[in-house]
Amino acid sequence: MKLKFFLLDTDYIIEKGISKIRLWGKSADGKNGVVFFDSDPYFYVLPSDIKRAKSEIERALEKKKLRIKGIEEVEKKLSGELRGFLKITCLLPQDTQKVRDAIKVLEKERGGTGSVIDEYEYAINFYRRFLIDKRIDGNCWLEIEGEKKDTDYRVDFAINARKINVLEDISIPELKLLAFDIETFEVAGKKRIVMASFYGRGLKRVLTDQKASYPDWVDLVKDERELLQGIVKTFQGYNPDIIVTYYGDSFDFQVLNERCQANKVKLIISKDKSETKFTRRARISSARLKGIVHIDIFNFISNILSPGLQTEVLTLDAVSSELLGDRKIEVDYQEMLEAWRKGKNLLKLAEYCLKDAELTYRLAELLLPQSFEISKTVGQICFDVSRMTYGQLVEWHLSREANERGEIIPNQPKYAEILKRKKATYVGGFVKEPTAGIHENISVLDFRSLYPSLIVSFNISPETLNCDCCRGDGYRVPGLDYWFCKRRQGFIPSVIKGLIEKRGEIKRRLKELKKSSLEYKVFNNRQYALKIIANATYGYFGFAGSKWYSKECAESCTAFGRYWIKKTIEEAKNRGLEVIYADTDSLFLKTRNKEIERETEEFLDYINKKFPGVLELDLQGYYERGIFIPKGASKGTAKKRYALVDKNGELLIRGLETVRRDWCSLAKEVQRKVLVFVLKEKDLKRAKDYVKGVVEKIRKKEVLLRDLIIYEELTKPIESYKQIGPHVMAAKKIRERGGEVGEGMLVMFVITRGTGSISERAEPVEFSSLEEIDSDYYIHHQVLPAALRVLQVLGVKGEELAC
DNA sequence: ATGAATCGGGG
DNA sequence: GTGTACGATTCAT
Repeated sequence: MKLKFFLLDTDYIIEKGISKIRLWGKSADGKNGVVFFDSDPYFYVLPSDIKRAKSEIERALEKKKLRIKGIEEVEKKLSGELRGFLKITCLLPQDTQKVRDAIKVLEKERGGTGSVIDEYEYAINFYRRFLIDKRIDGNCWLEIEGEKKDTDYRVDFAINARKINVLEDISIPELKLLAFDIETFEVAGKKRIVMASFYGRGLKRVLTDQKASYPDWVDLVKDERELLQGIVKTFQGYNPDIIVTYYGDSFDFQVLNERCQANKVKLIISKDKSETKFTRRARISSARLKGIVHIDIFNFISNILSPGLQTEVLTLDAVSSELLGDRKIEVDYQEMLEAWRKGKNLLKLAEYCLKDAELTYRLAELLLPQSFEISKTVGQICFDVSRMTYGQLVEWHLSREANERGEIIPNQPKYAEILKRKKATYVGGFVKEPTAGIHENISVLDFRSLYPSLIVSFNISPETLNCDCCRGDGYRVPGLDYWFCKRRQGFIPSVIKGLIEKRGEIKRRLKELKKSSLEYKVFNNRQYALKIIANATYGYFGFAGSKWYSKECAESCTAFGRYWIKKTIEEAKNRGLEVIYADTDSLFLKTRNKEIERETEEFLDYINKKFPGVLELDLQGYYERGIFIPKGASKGTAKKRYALVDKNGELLIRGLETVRRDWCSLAKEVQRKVLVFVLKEKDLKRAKDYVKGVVEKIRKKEVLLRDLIIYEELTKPIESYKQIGPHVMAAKKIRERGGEVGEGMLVMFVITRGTGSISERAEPVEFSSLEEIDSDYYIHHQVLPAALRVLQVLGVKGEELAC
């Protein structure tokens, strides 16, 4: 039989000693299914003497009693050079590492005969390698040929495939999304789930076991065990294709799993009826449900979107407010706890819980299409892609491109090598520190994809670096003793050129499409995916864990970049424009007269004619006023700090917001208001008076204790702290007074008067009062630093505000 | 200054 | 072992 099949998820199993890839997805008529495909794991060996290597490998494997499927001679490119390799085909995915271990001892450095030089691609995950080999574009339509198979899975069909083809169809079928969220409280020192919410098309439900009168979208159950059973049943009953959470990898599913174990409830949601798996990837484990894609949208936001967001904290509230223009329901954490304990106001808690699921759902609706297009560019499934960092996206994209070009994928560096690389530094982009203070009539310009353009224009790639053929006439790197080949295109430039060309083609098509059409949205997401991968590739040259690491390439990129931005600054100055601030690929300009728009446009016309082909300066926007804070202005980081306000009065704040939770809310409020007074109302005096007023109020204790609370989490057991910070000290005090403290607890504390370090004076908020608080601490360590971060550049001194 | 320790997102 | 992060910030020496 033949079937059109949309791929959602991939994994593998071993059945009767045979490795099988499992493809989970949907048929064109909306049925859920699974496809099995036999596949063999393999890797490559680079021999010095191919015949001798082959016989020595066979002997070595025999000695270790390791069985393999076969050895064959193949030709592959290593750094652009065609070489003879041995392809070792194994029986099971876990064998590749074992077989490789038995072979590596033949290398000379490891005391062998030297018939083997190195091994490659032995650590590539089995199903990901399958996707690369089959040229499958992550989430895409496939044509499956095969016959029916019997399984006990919760699916509509199962197929044993003989043939799999990728189809050219950009559509995405209707997918059932279900957002999920839980609320937990510590009851008698133990964390338990008190509420759960689901949000999907046709399903808006909250489950809880605390009695109250609820509307009909709340299901009341008997106890936590029934609540957990209800959660599992709801998942199974709704049968979603995709489950979305916000931070579910590290919180919701972790807690759900713990509570299910404690209550002896089986957490079986997946389609093969296996329990929810937590696969550790680096620090966090991801919660994986076989056959159902769990997307923790926080990962995608944190890894991919965060640099482009205004907010510096990635709370669901801040992210939703920026991306959706909607916010969480405002509930004070302590109020919520009270509500639960007393069984009062529970409707608000239920609404809060459902709203979280709704926001998560809407974020997913907005962001999943982007993640799907990244999947197609990178060639991996969205479960993985949605959790990848930029470096990993680039790596998988390059791996797939290398495979297509018959290039061997280089090995990951060893740990010692990574440490060495981390020590190696090179000069970064050019930064012209901002002229401190307020500026008016500003235009912001940036180079369109600066580094990708430079990589293609100057053929920057590890194997084109200092080539023999262009000694003396290659592309010279300004200020460095390097050159790049002019005769044959390098691997990285050829990959990036492909991305740029594809993006150009899509952008042309976009012009012919209606903005509201589905096609427009799909293509727009795709051009965005191509752009972010192209832009991130430069960083991958200099990333310590990179498979295509080249410090020389990375520093050549920045050297070319510095050369061109400096030249641009010169030209701007020559034309009477003032450069307030420049960083790597962006410039902030102003003029003496008010005609910034006309002058900027003329400048752009002029300068773009002077640049070599692909390099182009773009207008990012015009702003009425802006405040710039140079690096040394106040103690703090090297981060860029500025705030701009446009004609419509919209504030754009970068690097300034002290919205982190280790600042009390009063300090956050003060900084925001100061910015508004200074930038929007142009009233420095009012800003100063306002801060003075707040300082006075703190002295007179006319503020609310809740605005002084600092929140910090105990991220590990309290005994294991070497450095006793304020939150650790406060937690210890809670325990001394008979309270329960544990890992993962959010400690709420204030700083009180007295002697000793700040840590020693940290008091849990429940044991403290406004009377005891240390006004000086709140004035000098919270409110003034937050205000001065802005006001200092306007010549305001701390003493002026608090005398 | 430099290096070690800690935190984030969730509740 | 189906990838043990990473970058910013603060504390301790």
